[in-house]
Amino acid sequence: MRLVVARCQVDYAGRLSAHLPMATRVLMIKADGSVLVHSDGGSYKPLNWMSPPCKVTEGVTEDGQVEWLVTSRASGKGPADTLRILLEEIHSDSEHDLGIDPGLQKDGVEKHLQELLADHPASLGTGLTLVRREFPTPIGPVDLMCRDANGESVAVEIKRRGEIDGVEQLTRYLELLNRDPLLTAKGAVRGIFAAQEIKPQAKVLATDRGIQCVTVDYDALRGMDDPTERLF
Amino acid sequence: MRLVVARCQVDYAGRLSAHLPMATRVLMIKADGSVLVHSDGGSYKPLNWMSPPCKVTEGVTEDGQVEWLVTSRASGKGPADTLRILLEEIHSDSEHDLGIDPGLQKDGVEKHLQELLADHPASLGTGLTLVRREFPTPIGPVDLMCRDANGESVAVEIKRRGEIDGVEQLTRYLELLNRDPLLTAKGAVRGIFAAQEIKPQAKVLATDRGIQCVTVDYDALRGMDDPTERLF
DNA sequence: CTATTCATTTCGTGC
DNA sequence: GCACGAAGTGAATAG
Repeated sequence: MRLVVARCQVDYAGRLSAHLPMATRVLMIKADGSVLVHSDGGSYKPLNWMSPPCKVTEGVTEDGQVEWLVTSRASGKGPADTLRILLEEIHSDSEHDLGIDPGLQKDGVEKHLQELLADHPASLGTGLTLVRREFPTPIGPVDLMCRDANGESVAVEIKRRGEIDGVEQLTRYLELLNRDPLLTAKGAVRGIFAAQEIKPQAKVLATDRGIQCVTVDYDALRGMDDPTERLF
Repeated sequence: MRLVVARCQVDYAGRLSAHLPMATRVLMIKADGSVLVHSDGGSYKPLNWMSPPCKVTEGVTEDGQVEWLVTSRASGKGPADTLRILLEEIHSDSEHDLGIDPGLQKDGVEKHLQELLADHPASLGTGLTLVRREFPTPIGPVDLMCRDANGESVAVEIKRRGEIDGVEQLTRYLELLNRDPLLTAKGAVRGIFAAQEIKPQAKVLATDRGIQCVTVDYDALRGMDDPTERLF
């Protein structure tokens, strides 16, 4: 990774034409040749950039200014994109060996939702209390097993996006759970299908099978915990 | 703008939870407080970031490591986002005054399309030749004035996206142009509505008024020129 | 493999 | 100021 701070002018020709007047900016050249032109504001998006794979050719103009010509190696289809950077004054130029990044771990929303709902089962329905998370069945664990105010068992399936297969899954669980006399002592085990967003098809299928759908407000749930506690 | 190259670990909690294991990365802190965590690959998108407005608090952990806590000043709605960066080893740390950026100039596709079509009028219709660009009328210039193989005049209106108002515009031009005996000597001036993409409504209106619609292949047109010539 | 959907989307535009 | 659509969208997921 090469980092250059310089007064520069940028011209891009590709899907569109764009021009950046002469000003001081940060230029980031990544190991794959991709180039990012950042200013001191805006969002994470650079003012201009060139996506990999591409190649940077460093040259000098007639009047002695440094010029970078970045060309994308677009394979075949259409003319190649070009990014031309004219460097008037270089304030800083450094090279850094970063190595290969292990990459981002997204601690899935589904898992996090399960934790939050396990802490606040009543948000799925008044009077609900948690029996246990990952309640085992012969075909896999049910996300949450709860009990309602009447002592009836409630199996909860949690998804980020509720689709048909999630309803099918919960249906299979319910089928098995309802064979257990211990769970059905106070009445049949009923199901709750909880998700941030439930697709209409899934809602229809669930309703048809007597499964209750609950749309979960992730933000509101998170708000019940102290934000600083949520790190790690 | 502050640039830091450091071995670091990043934890984010906001709309989702995410974690970046310890590795060497580039940290960019912009003047508005926004923070970007970049690795040496991927696209222009950082591995993780915090959008402005936000605040960076630098602290030290129990074991003497530098810790940055970036918090968004999300006004009211929901819990604030937090980005925690633990710095194990700092390779470089520099501050740069970039000033205010004049910003990106998108030299509209429309203008570029006009230049390209002026160079290749036959791509709008066989036998078409250019009379002149920006052909003047009392209510403004027509993008292109052409002549077809029969010597008839053809007025061309160019848009990036063809919508109803563009058709209206061309209609007004045609109305005026058809009062000019010089232009109508070989027959009435006809219109061509050219755009990268033409909305169905605009297509219906144009057809109704006897205006021909041409969907322009921007990439193909650009390919007719030498890509290196297209800068500036 | 392609096609569709999602995004910590960001960014502009019209109302 | 807010709702809606486009993006040089890119990335993940379904089919």
